Amino acid sequence: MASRTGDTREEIVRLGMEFIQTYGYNAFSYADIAKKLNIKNAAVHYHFPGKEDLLIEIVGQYIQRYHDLARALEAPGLTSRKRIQAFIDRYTTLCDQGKICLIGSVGSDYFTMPETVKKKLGELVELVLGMVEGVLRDGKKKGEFSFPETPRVRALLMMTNLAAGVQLARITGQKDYKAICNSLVKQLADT
Amino acid sequence: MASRTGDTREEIVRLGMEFIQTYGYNAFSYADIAKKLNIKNAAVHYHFPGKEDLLIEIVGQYIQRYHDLARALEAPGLTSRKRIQAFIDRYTTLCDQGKICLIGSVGSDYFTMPETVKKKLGELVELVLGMVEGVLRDGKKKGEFSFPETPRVRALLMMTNLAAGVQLARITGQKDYKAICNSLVKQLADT
DNA sequence: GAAAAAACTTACTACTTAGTAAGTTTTTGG
DNA sequence: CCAAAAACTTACTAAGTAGTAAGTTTTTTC
Repeated sequence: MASRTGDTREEIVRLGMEFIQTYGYNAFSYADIAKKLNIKNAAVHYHFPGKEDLLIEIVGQYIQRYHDLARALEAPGLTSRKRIQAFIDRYTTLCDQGKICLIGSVGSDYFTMPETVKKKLGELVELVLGMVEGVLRDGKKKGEFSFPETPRVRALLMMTNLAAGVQLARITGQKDYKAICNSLVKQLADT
Repeated sequence: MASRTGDTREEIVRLGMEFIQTYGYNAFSYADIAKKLNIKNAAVHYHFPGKEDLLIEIVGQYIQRYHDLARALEAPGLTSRKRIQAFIDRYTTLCDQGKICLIGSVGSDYFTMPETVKKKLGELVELVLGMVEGVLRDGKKKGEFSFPETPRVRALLMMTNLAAGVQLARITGQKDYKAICNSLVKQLADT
């Protein structure tokens, strides 16, 4: 009865991620997923016995996406500016969809998360921070960027600006988010 | 049977705020509050018929606290640096308690919130941003601060750094949060 | 095309959720 | 000290939650 195209399993993960980034982890149920996919509750449990299993898979796929992005950014011929813009664009896409960063979403419910998920979230954060840090360090070395902080701290600042920026955009609208993005780019400018 | 000291009503609000900032809005129940106060479920409903009513009161009191802070910062004899530090200190206190900013917490579950709460959240954000913006503008005028952005954008940047900073601290520890704080202060330095 | 494995549905459990109606205790004010 | 208002408790509902066991359909594989 479900959509014949593709994998039900993948659809569950896709929807789960969408729900987490839209409503939060503790605000969606297996029933919500089942309803949207026109399958029964138990079918979701067949693929992911517990909500914890689903969450682990979601975070895992999110990590995979960032690995892919990190890989893509290693391509030669890209300026550091374009590399950092690709990172910012990820958040802008989220913002346009009314979603928020997975890290920010799960960060709010962090203490309700199982230990296995907490560990994977640590992995995810280090991956993202490391990626941005690398781009910033490289850009600074090449004289494309100029900033007073260490690349690590600059990465922290950018990431927190973007993560909270998309959350804030829900409340105050996108104008403030855009202002943040513009400022972030300017701050890196080689003056 | 409940604590004889003070108001049950106030205790409910206090606990509700604590739960929201620790576990998230959709991760605590009236039963959790009742249990901690040694009262029955229905007693909580007596003071706040619905969860929405409680949430409105919580956000209202949070707004009041920021009004009080804004008032306190108007006292003469305070340097702009001390004023902005008082703002940062609020977040540091949260961070030390493992809590996160109410705005950040509710931002994750934003689309599950009733309209009345969304409106009050807009109020809260404008209040906080306006307060920080005022301090920054004043400090710049007096030559205490030096930054290239408008005070509004600088306020946005600081607030998002702090809000996401305390969330991140749950995952990566307080070291990164401290680095953010240090950097924020330095960025305002009159070089 | 039959056996076997995968992907489901049906039908259920045990628990938690917000919320309410009616009665009881406690506090307060005249 | 007594009436009335406030602050509860008891006992319940209706709906939603994650999760499971057993049976059915669909798909794959040989």
